[in-house]
This record gives sequence, C-alpha cells and structure tokens, in this order.
Amino acid sequence: VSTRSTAATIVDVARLAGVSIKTVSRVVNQEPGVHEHTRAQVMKAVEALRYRPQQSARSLAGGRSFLIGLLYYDPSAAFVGSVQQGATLRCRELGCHLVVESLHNDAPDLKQQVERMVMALRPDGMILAPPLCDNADVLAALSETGTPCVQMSPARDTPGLPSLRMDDRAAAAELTRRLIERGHRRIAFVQGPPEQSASALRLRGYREAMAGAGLEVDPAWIRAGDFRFESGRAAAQALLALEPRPTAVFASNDDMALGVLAAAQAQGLRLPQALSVVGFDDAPAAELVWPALTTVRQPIAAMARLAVDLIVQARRAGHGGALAEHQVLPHALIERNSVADA
Amino acid sequence: VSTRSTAATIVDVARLAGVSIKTVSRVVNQEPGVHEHTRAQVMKAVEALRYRPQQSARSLAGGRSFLIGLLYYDPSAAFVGSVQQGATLRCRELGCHLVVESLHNDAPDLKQQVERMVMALRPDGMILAPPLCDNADVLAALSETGTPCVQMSPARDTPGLPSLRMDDRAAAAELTRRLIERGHRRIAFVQGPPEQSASALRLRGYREAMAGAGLEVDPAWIRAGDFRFESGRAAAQALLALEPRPTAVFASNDDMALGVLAAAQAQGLRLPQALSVVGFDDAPAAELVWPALTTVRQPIAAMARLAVDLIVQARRAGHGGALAEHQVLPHALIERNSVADA
DNA sequence: CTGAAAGCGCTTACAG
DNA sequence: CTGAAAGCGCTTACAG
Repeated sequence: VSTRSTAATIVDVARLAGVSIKTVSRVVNQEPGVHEHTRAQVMKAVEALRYRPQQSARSLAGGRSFLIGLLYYDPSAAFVGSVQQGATLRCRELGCHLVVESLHNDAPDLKQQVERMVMALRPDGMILAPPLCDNADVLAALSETGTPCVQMSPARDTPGLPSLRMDDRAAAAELTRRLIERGHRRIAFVQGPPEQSASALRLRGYREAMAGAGLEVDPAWIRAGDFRFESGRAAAQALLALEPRPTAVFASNDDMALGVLAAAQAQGLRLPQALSVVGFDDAPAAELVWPALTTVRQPIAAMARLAVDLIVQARRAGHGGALAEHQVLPHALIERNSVADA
Repeated sequence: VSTRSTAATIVDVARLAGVSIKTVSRVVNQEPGVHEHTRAQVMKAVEALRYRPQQSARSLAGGRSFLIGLLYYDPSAAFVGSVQQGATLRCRELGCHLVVESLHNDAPDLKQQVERMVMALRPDGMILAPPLCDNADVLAALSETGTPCVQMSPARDTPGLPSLRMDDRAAAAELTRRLIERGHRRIAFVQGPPEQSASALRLRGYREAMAGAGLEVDPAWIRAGDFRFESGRAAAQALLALEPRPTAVFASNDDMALGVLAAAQAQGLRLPQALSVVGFDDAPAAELVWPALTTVRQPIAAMARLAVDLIVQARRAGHGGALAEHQVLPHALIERNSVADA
C-alpha cells in the first residue's frame, strides 16, 4: 500500500484549515499579507497533514521548477565534487534541488544535449563547471533557451554572463612568497596546460613574487606540465638534474605536485628537507601523501553557494532577471609538511 | 527576449501535424498502435518545432517524474563519484535525470529530509550509496512514501529491498593469491573499520587464500585500520618493525595502501622490491602515486547503470512494481607496479 | 488506429 | 486581508 496516492494536496489543507487554496498557497510560499491567525491555522493543517507542495505542479503553474542544473565534464575532478557539495547544501536551505549532468566537452551533439535537458526540466538556472563553462555550444544552448547561468572559474569573463572565481595570480604570488620567506631562492615552477587560463595566472603570480623579492628566475626552472601526475614527475626529473638544484618546486596543481614528490622519493631524496614542494587546489590526495602538501584551497564551497543564491535571486526577480556579474572570492593558504627551511 | 515563453507545446505539434494531442503523446512516448504514416507526420512536426515534452506536465499528469534521486553521505568518496557518473550516463540514455542530495548519516532530522525531498520531487526511484543505504531512517522514509529504491553495496541485504554489490571476499582472495603466486609467503593485512561490512569480507578472503595455499597467518600480521591514510601508515610502521618482516602488505583499501607506501618510503625502503603493497577500490589516487597501486576495481559503473535500469523498469511496471533482488556484479583486478616478486 | 474529455496540483491575474 | 476562476502542458481512462 503506497502512501503516494494518499498524500495530502493543497485542497486537503485548505479544507482542514477552513480557507481557500489560494491562502494556503500564500502561506506555503511565505507571501506577505496574510493575517497572523490565518497563517497559524494553515500551518497547523500543513503539519497535521504533512503537506509538501509538489514540484511538478508548482513548476507547471508557476514557471519556476525549483531545480538547478549542474553541468560538468570530468566527474573525478575535485573541483566538481566540491562545487556539487556546496550547491546541494545551499539548495536544501533554499528548498530547491540539484540535477547533475555529465557532458563531454567535445561531444558533437553537445548543444542538443543541453537544449534537451533545459527544455525538459526548465531548471531555474544552471551552474557551469570548467571547462564546460567556456564551451560555446553550451553557452549558446543556454542563451537561446533563456536559461540563467553562472560560470565557475571560466577562462575569461563574458559581459552579461555572471561568473565566480578566485584570484589565481594573487594566491600563486602568496605561496611563492611563503617559500621565499623560508629561505628558498632557487624555486622551480611546473606549469599547467596552456589552454587553461589558470595556468598563465599562476605562473604570473610566481614571477611577480620572485621579481618582488629581487630573485632572478632561471628559464630552466620553468617546466611545462598538463595538470596530471605524470607531467609533474617528468618535470621533476628534469629539475632534479639541474646544477645547482632548485631547493623548492611550485607545481601548478596538486596532482603534479604529487608527481614531483614521487620523482624525488624515487631518487631517494629525503623530503621535505632535500626538496620543498607546494601544490595548488587542496585536492583530497594532498593530505593523503607524505609529506602532506602545502597548497592553496580554492573557495569552491562559497562559490557554489553563491551560484545557487544568484540563480534563486534571479528567478525571484522574474525570467531573465539579470544576475550580478564577475565576483572574486577569497582563497586560503593551507600549510602542511611539504615545505622545509632552505 | 526569452525563447521560453514561445517553446512549442504538444498542442502546437498536434496542430502542425493535423492530429490530436493524444496521438502526439503516443508517438512521443513510443506507444504502439500508431499508423506508420501518422507517426512520421508527427515526428516531422516535432522536429520542425523542436518540441520536447515538459517534465513537470508529464509528471503531474502521469505520475512519473523522470527523476531519479541519488542519496549519499561522503561526496569525496570515490565510490559515490563513480556511482553518480554511471547513473547520469544511463539516465541520459533513458530520458531521465539525476537529482543528487548529500545527507549526514547521523542528522537528527534525516528522515524528514528524505521525506521532504521525496514528497516534493516524487522521484521514480532512489539510489542509495553506502553508508546511507543501511540507515534505518532513510529506509523508513522511503518505504513509507512508497518510493522504489536500490541499495548500493549495503552492509546486509534486506528481503524485498533490491541491492547491488560485488564479491568482496572473492576479490580479496584473488588478490592474495596473486601475491602468493609472486612468491610471497609473509603477507600482512591491514583491516578496515569493523562497522563496515566489507572489512570482514576482505579479511575473510585473505585468510581463505592463505589457508588455501597452506600458509599460516601470524596474528602479528593482522593490523587494525579505519580505511584512512593515517591508519595505513601506522599499521605499516608496526609491520615493518616485525622480525622477520612481511614481504607484502594487503591494505583493505587504497587510502590505507597509500599510507603503507608512505611509511615504507619514509624508512628508505626501495619499492616495490623491498615491499609489495596492494590496495582495494582503485581510487583515483591509486595511479597517481609511485609505485602505482595494484588493486581491485569495483564494478561501480555497471552497478549504477543497473540501478537506474531497475528503477525505470519498476516504474514502467507501475507503482510499487517489485524490483529484482540482490545482484552480485563481477569485479576486476588492476595490476600496476606495486607488486614485485618475493 | 485515433480522439474528446477530464483532471493531475498548483500559481497567476484578477476581484472584492 | 481573502477567494473564485482559469490555466499551465501533459496523461489517463474511455469511446469509437
């Protein structure tokens, strides 16, 4: 015997409270202009019947679905996991729900896939994780269907398209300065892939800090990488062969930093004394290795919450309500055990 | 100018195709009993108008929401990520969508939270990741609301509650046998936490394989752990102090195996020659370390797809349609570089 | 093989 | 401050 068929509707509540369904609707949606006594009466009926408004009916009648979409490409990326976590929590607080969709960034029918989802679900808004947030097809589908969306850490800002990010350049500079404070002078740098905007920004921050401390950067210290473990390992092998050897390595992300750690340990170096290593992202693995990685924590949870807030606000303001633009959120330096004095 | 307000409805399609909306509905839902010519006509109109049926209207009228819920606790768990990935992909193929919800396993109002979600969304079914799949409040809320659900790797099976899992015991035995084949005799084992059912099963598999090869298990080789990195490291420190030293360590999961690796390397051991290590789970980090971990890959993607299939089938069979019960899916041994000949 | 009618459970726009 | 009416876009159950 399913309780489903017997679940209370707005009519049941109205009857029990002795009011019209319109009044119940007002109370449930916290609209103003209801007598306090009436409101209490209705709430009592709501509790007694355990009434919960049904999303599909509200959506059909009201044009708001209480659904927020999260579009992402790489599900294993720590970034995406944190975005999702932050977004679901905020959604619960605001009474909406998160629908997730994993899409290939280079799928030929990507635009159609997005269109299909949007037309079926009519989400109140979409959160776009990188790199999908920079995908022209995705943005076109969303724009054509009039779906509000928020870009998370996009490669570049688009006028009229709200985006949330941290300051990669500033964080990289800070991290580099921390290394310098610990006495390091020969600090190597492993870059991220050129197609990701964060790569250049982090490198710029590093250079800025080095220059600010009056330190020359030997071009041999700068190695290419692709944000993956292997590239970090390869870069470290080259760096460790240098004479004199760098005393510290700044890897543009944690996965590569793990590669640097592995390469150094394979050569029998005692860490962190023989080589200091820092990463970026505060990936889950960052504290699962030895030495635990000093790194930068992105304000992803805060960004995700804000994204949900922006969408809900825009919805309240009516369709096409303009979202606030381009915000930069504060990051945090996480100091662990991978840095020693030079 | 939002395209939303002008999106085609079933009425538009019916008019263009010169049929009733009921016929359009039949074609769109692939119901039998429509003349081939009529079907083609309707499809043409659907394409021309780019018509997509709206979830909320279908849900309200038909009692199927095309929404599937995924309930999980720890978002950073690799298991959950894989489940989600497999589920979203299958959902897309079947025309439904995945709504995710992160819940604290010990939240006081857990039951209400689940109830609230279910009453609002009326999902066609729920996928329950561990440890939530064993939570009495969650199961009660789902059962009371008549929501079909599938347990992923539950601690124990419940009659009438469908579950999907792998054979932990068999996999652990296989992995142990592989170690034995490589010449290892003194194989240590790091346990998982006692409250997780997989812990006991993996230990049993290990013991079984050892006994099968006629090898005695020294009680000192069995160390307690809690599935976390640190516990693996601590266990390894104790094991490496043994005389004679074990030549291989079977850690009950990858995170602990990483800890074993770290402890061994901290003592200057050359891996994998001086110590073979195997894990369990094939976590993302398993191939990000050196030596890359030999481990067991759970059939999570297959489990997730199956879970979606079961829910969709049950829905087609009508409310409360019974789901198939208790299936065990095949796993895979992933051999990398962390095992050397003894 | 096809369609006219009723209704799912809400919100909107309008009155009073 | 409150309510009666209409309608959102579909599917169900029933005819023919």
